[in-house]
Amino acid sequence: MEYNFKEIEKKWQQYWADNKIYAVEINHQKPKYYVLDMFPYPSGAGLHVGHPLGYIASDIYSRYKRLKGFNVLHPMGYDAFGLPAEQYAIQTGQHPAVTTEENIARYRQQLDKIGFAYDWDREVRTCDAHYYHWTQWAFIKMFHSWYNKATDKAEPIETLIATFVREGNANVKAVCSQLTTFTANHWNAYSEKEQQQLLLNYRLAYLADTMVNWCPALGTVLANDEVKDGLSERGGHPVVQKEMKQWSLRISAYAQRLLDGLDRIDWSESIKEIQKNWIGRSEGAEMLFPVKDSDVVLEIFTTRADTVFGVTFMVLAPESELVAKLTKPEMQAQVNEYLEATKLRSERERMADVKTVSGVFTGSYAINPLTSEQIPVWISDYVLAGYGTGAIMAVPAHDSRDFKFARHFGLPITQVVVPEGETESDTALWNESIDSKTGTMVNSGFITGLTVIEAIKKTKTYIEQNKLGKVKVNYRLRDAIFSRQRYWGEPFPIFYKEGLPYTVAETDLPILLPDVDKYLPTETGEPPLGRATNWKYKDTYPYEMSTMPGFAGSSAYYFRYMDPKNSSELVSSEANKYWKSVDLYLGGSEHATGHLIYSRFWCKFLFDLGIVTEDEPFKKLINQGMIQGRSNFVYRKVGTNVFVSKGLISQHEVQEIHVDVNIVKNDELDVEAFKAWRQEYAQAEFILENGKYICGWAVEKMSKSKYNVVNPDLMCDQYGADTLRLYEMFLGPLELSKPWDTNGIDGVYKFLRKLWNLFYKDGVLTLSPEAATKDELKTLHKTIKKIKEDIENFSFNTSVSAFMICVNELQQQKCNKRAVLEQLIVTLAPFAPHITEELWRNIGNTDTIFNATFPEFNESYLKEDSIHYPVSFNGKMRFKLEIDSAADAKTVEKIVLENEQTGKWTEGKSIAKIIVVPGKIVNIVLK
RNA sequence: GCCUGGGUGGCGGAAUUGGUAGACGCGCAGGACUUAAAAUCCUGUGGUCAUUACGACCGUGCGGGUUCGAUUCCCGCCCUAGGUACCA
Repeated sequence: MEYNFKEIEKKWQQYWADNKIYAVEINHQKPKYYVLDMFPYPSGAGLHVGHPLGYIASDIYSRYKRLKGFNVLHPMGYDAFGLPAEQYAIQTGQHPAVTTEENIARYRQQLDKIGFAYDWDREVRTCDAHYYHWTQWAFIKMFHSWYNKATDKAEPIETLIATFVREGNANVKAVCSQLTTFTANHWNAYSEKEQQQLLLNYRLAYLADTMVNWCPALGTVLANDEVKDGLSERGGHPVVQKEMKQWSLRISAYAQRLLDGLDRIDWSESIKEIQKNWIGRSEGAEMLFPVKDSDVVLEIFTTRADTVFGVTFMVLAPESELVAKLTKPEMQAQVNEYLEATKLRSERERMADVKTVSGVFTGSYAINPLTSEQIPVWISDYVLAGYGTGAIMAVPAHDSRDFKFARHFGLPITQVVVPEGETESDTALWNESIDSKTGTMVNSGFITGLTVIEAIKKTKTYIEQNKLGKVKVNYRLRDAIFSRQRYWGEPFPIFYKEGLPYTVAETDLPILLPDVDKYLPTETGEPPLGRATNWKYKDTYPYEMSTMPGFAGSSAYYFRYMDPKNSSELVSSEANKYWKSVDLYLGGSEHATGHLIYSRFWCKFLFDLGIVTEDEPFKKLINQGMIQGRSNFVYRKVGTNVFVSKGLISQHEVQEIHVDVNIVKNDELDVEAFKAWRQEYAQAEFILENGKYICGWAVEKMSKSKYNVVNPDLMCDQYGADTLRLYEMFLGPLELSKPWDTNGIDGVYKFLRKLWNLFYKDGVLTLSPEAATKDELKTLHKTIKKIKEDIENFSFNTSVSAFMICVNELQQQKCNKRAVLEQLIVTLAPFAPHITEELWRNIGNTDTIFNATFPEFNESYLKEDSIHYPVSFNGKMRFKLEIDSAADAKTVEKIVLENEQTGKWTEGKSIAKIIVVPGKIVNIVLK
């Protein structure tokens, strides 16, 4: 029998599916293990060879855990709501549900070919009403919750209302939008409408006028993580700031817990670092600067309270509401002009154009609370409305932005910090500010002479004692904008009564996505759902017309897999208590500031409500690297249809053109295939070298336009899924990005055939029942040991090497012992499930190999009788000496010194020292 | 600018606590089998010099340092990928 992967793979994939080998149920007899892949968005392009990388790794790990006796949950589903399907719907009129369904079918077909151990009975799709029922449900829960800072968790809004009724809000410690205090009497006297309006300031899901990222091209608002460099992440369209009434999630309430939780999870440092920066905690002081001849008090946030004696002006963000109050009549015209000019500049321009200094004086003066000095209040767009209080105290001597501003407008600069080893100097001569975080204070009243650190501490204390402000921690993390003016997403379980939002009854869920005639905004500018007929709750109250964003459906899907068919709960407490949380999560690092933060927030919220048992969703996270494309080029003589082989291009003026990598082998172009590839090349002529056309190559992103996309189906057809799986792992370390080069795949294919041939001689299964030799056992057990360690370290590339070494050695030993080969295939089964299942059955086993047990290695087989000691002189290895492994350092030293080769190297020199590391090395130091 | 990875043959990469640098695979060269090809197997393959055998020297981005010994540890740079940025 030959290794016929096509037949074998088809047969076992069918068997595994028919017999539900990968279906999993709660089993208290076994420890559980939950392995999760980031579920894909099913795009129209299908999978390329880069996509399954993480899936293969997680598949190996979950199969390994299963062989180790764990009850493994390893599900898969689809993040199926999203913009591309909707954009396609706008162009073609095709319902996004239809294209999504088609794309899912194609994904499934491609995934099935690779032979994954998914429990498909647990599949979820975010666009399925049975699924988004629970997305809507969670939103309702957030709407009816507030964040109590006193208990540091989310609580039902009823507890807050009860407090209002009893004593107003003076003593309530909540994360909320800024508002004034009221008493119980006030509250009780408010109308229903007023009360609801007020509660929105506390709800974790709230509707408010906020500055949002509006993307006109997509016709929707976007969350901060969906905007990159002022452009939308999907499509790269410009994004502008706009004030709109939108739903938001009060994720900022969880900023500190999101930060603290990072210490308790096993994620890569880089992802933790990205999240830390995104949360952006800074400790500082909020200080009050009264304004002269006005009742306005400027509130500013600073991390450098020590520099308050160096403040020479104040700056407001152009969007600040204080601008209107502080602009003096004589400055009004200029201020208006400035505000207009700023508005016209897009966010992107503002960011790109950091160097240009602009601003305008308000005419008002603030009073420094520590020095009582009068300082001018300016307006400039280098101060952001969205961070801190939208106003700053400017310390031009020690902040580069303030310095530039001061120089541009001729404002005074006062030095207050002298870096260590330097002396105070004339700021008029400075070319730049001294942004020093260490040094000694000067010109600073009661903190003069202190170090920066001491000064910050003392100033903070002084401010608090004299009620000039308070110590405060600020976070960069903003609340997540949760509305999208799009069609293909979850409808909100919200209706409006007298203009105020209410949630539908939980028993009315799910609110189904209605049909519309077009997937475009209405003529009056309402979102697409405005086109739905009778889009009203109980035929009376209009529903919310926005839909939820992409991250809504992906924030709790890992819970749903635990209990996917439950129609009365997100997840039963029985299932949640058993599966708890994800033990191993695999996916791309590009989700660091989006999905991976939202999921943690969502999980913590459900935890606060007592719905789930863990407050972190993903214990261990591995980010697989990108698989890059390896592009090939041909070189066309400019203005001709003549193509020059790569080695000869220096003799011609040529143009580099991408060529389809599928018609190039080992960088040699298939000339006939090239002519057939495109009409324009049918008459192409070639200048060859050694009868071959050699192509150039480069590593680039894998993309259609570069003709370097390699399809996993094709690989499965040509080499088989087992070869593809092994080769993807063999390419290099899982977490690094590396180029795909189909050329190397032959190596692993040969390996599988060699393995097969250990079992089959001339097509006949010939296994020996004899006991294994010492060498054979050593080969086997060192492989088992290595594979176990490698899998546990996610070092799958070295596992594949180890298997190759093992098979090479067994081939040398002409080993066909059942005792050896049977254990070897169990060890290999997680990597190459089809061939190992086939061999396992062919040697007489009746149950699937995945109910076998991963072999234990036996240390005693690994012991060497003798060691080949490398003997080095001054650190350079010169020769090796075989010495009994039991020999101690002294004996080794004696043997080495007596050896004639040693004499050759020591001749004419004296031995200064001899180092013997038993079992490792001998080093002789010569003088 | 800041943060986090990475830099080793023609290529992908290995060397797990400092101990034989280049495992394994691709590619390349030569050979066996074959009418021939494919497949398979065997041998060689970091560089330079020397080839009469033995070899010698250099070599893990660059420059220093610690050490008997450094791809590995320390200091200072360079390049590169990703993240992030008027965040006060």
